[in-house]
Amino acid sequence: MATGRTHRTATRSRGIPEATVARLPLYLRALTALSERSVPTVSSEELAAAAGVNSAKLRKDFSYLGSYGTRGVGYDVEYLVYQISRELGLTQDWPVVIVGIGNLGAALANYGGFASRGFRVAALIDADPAMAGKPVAGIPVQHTDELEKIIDDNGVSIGVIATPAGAAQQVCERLVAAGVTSILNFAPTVLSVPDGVDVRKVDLSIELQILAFHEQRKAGEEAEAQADAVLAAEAEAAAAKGAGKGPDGDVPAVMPA
Amino acid sequence: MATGRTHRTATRSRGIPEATVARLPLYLRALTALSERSVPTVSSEELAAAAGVNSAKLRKDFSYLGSYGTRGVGYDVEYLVYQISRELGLTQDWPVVIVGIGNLGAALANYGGFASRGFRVAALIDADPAMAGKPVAGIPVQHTDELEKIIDDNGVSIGVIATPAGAAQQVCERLVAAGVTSILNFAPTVLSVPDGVDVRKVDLSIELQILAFHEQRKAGEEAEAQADAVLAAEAEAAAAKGAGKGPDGDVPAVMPA
DNA sequence: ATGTCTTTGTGAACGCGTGCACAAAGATGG
DNA sequence: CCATCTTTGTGCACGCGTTCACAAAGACAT
Repeated sequence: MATGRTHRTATRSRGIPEATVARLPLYLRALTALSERSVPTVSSEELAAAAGVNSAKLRKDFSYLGSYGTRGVGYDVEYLVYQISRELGLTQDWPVVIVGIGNLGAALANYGGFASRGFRVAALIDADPAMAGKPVAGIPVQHTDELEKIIDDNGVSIGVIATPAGAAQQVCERLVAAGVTSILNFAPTVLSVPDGVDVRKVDLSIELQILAFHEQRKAGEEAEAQADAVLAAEAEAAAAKGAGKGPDGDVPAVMPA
Repeated sequence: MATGRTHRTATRSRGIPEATVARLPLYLRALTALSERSVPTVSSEELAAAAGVNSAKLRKDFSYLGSYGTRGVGYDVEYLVYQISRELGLTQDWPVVIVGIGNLGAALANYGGFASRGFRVAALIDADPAMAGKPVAGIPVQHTDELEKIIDDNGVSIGVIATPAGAAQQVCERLVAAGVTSILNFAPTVLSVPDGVDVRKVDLSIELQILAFHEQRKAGEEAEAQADAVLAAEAEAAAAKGAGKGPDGDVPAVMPA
């Protein structure tokens, strides 16, 4: 990850741990919901439950931002919403471009969660000339040729890549060359970028594969825990059918030549 | 999740670290690409570069699976593809259902990365009666009423939730009650599930918010003083705007410099 | 004021993940 | 068969993140 190689890290004295930063949006979402219900204050215990984390972790996370709570009472919801928004940089407007307006790109363009959090879709870009001018989510798609001009004109520093894997690296390089320094990558490829550029990736199939691993493990444990003859038979049948795991190592399908 | 009892048997049979599991799909993708180029063997250094990780980390990851490499040579690509696929449970077929066929759900249904890795979209489910029967990605959408029957008939254990936030928890509960034990959640909500059910979440706006944080760090160094001045004014406005403050009343309007 | 009660903020211990560095293993060449 | 060279597999140390547990801080009642 690019963060690992950060030269002269923490340009700021107060370094907020990466894990904490990743949770701040979670807290913000829970707090926004409370704010809409006009809840004035919330305890770390309540907020932690709403955000799905441990309360001690939440308190420690907030401690990195400062002492914004009141002992014996909790946290002021409105105030905390503001503080976290400020810390995340959401009090300013972030123009973003989405490159690759396929199914996913269109879904992203229509996604309401962006606009509500200070992100503004400045442009949609696609390589297909047939797409040019066609409105998606009320925004006309522009051709890739315009990429550099769009970035420059709108002062875009955040780009979203939703192209096929084959085009991602090239698009990435053009974005970076044009001035983009943060990239959200949906293409199933490892992007290589120069220092100073942040990349976050979202790979849909990877998430499913991780789930499949745990699912397989659960099935195996279940059969193992209940030493039931029927379940054991099913497990063997499944193993034989799909080359699953046996009692020990399995027979390799292909051996080194 | 509120319960917090996530890990049942952290290291049971063969304790593969969670971090390693999360990287296996990455290796698999790189290996598949090599396989398609008919590359017979690959060194840890090369593969690590292709996967975007450290070579020592990769070797340690593989060591959890067993000793599949040959010293002085590297790893047999085909053999490793099979071993990782088996470990991830991708040698068997995983029927999945997608609930919520909006823009995102449709994009997921069309996503090619699923089918190519052993995942089969068994059904698309939506609450809108107008959607029923309409084909998306060649699969007719079915109404939510059929949810339990679909899960049962197809032996589905993995569900994808792409509904609006408000409907997610309810859908989740129905999925779990019907037998689903792994959920990939795209709705911006914290799902609470019973023990034994795995949930992975993908929140598009959270990723952007994390990028915005780093972007602000990068860009906000020289303009820091000016920004702070503006933000301080906004802080007062925000504090004054707070309506129902309750009995406690006073809220600190400015944070310590 | 004073005591009690609630909740924050944090010091400290612990566990996990990462990266270094190197010995062991095996291929390769003479 | 031996020497050399390449690359794996891993012991070890370190740093980050998580969790516990508790003292300090403040609200609230009397």
